[in-house]
Amino acid sequence: MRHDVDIRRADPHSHEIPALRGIPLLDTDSNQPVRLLSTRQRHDLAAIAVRERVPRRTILYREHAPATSVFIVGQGIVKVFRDLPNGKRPVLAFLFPEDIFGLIEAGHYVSTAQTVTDAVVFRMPLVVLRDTLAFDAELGLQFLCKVTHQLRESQRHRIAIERRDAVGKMATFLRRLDQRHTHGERHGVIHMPMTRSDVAGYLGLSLEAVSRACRRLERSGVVTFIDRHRARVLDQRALDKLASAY
Amino acid sequence: MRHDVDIRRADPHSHEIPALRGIPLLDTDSNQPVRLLSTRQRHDLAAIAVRERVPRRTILYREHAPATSVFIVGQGIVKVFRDLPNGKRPVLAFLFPEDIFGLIEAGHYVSTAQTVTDAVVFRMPLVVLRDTLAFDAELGLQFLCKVTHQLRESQRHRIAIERRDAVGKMATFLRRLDQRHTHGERHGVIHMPMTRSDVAGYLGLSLEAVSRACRRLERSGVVTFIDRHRARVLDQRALDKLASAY
DNA sequence: CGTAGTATTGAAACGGATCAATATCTGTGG
DNA sequence: CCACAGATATTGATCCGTTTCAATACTACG
Repeated sequence: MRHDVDIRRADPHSHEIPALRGIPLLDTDSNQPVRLLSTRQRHDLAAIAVRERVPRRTILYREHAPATSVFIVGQGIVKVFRDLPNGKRPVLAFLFPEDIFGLIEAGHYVSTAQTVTDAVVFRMPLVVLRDTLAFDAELGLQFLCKVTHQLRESQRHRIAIERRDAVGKMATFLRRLDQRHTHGERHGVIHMPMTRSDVAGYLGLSLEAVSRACRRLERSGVVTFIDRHRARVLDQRALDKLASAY
Repeated sequence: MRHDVDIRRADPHSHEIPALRGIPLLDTDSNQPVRLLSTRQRHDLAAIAVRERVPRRTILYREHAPATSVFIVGQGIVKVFRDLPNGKRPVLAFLFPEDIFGLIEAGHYVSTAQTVTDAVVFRMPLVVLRDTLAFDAELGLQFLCKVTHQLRESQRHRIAIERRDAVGKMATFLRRLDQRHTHGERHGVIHMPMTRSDVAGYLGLSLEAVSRACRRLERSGVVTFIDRHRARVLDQRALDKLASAY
């Protein structure tokens, strides 16, 4: 389109250039994720990153395939999962805009990445990225913060998995989605773009258990499901309580 | 002791200087962790790291305390855990020599770190480390590799947690301990310095379940417990099979 | 050598997994 | 635009293994 370049110039915070969100190494106060990259760094990254629009349900890379690229999510949601011999498909993470993925492997990818929704991703060839990071210490530090942040996330996730009660897990998940999407303020409707199966894989439950948990959340008047992908929060306090009961 | 300094000079690979082990970003072949730091880098780190001997069961930092230092394990084993309102105490990770910890938080620590055995740790003030990394891109890259590696570990752990069968979990854990300790070759005896409670916290099981799992492993002739902290492997194949059955 | 924390063992109950049958949705082609 | 097929989700009944509670044994440390 003829306006593309202008738009890109006009809005440096657009999703046209890669960005990272995370918690700085030394930020003393807030635990709120902030923009990690300077405008300059974002443009440097843009120089080595290829922007790709990807339809939903697209596999970006497969477990065991030789690792060639690292990705940053621009828009949409990506899931990372593994295929286990027993047929289970644990979801290791859902990735949201400004998250990195593919970095977490070496030589070969150790998991499969697939878009959950239509998405925009930035693809950075591993070799180029390595050279860039070996040269730009500031940038490397930001990547370190980001991966560190994602390690924290992974550990929080691990704790959620350990819970035995399905409703509690579900409540936690809904809350996290809410936070992630609205970046702060609530509008009472939580978007859940992934399938029940995906959620089950993420929470370490069976599909049926997820279904029942949703049902029970409805029956107890905590939320209503507008459709399978949107929940309206009726009793925020109850939701919070369920989520942190553990 | 009067020979201390000489010893340090004589053996650059001793545990007197910090080291990191992990999988390089670009190493194509082996998935075996290798030494990440050059001798020069190890000495640079030594300049900013304080070496501390720590008796077993010592708390290194507490959840919610202001974060001041990042640590590298020199010798021994450290565990990182959280205290949950319901009284549970999930163990997020056991850390072995050349692992980093404390890096995974910002502003305040989000978990508690405690030595499992007598240990040697290298303490690096966060501010100093930040400045060093902002300046030395190569070193920063190694840290990135290491944290990335630990993220992989965390995700592998998450998958282990999801398993429902206690014996399988226990088998996985024993194998991992074996690999971690012997760095390759087996001598048939697995050291398990941590308590049953620690193991339970790590595997997301009750103490009783761990106890029973060990019992069943014995009864089925897979291992024998010499004492509570040492297991002799009787049937390696069976152990492997149990571990990867999932 | 005793005491407190740690571990084993048993019995009962809870909760999710699994199997099975049905319902709903999505996207495709007529 | 509708109908159909395959995937996705709901709901019910049963089973199984872990949790929990409780009582006892062990072990490490002062």
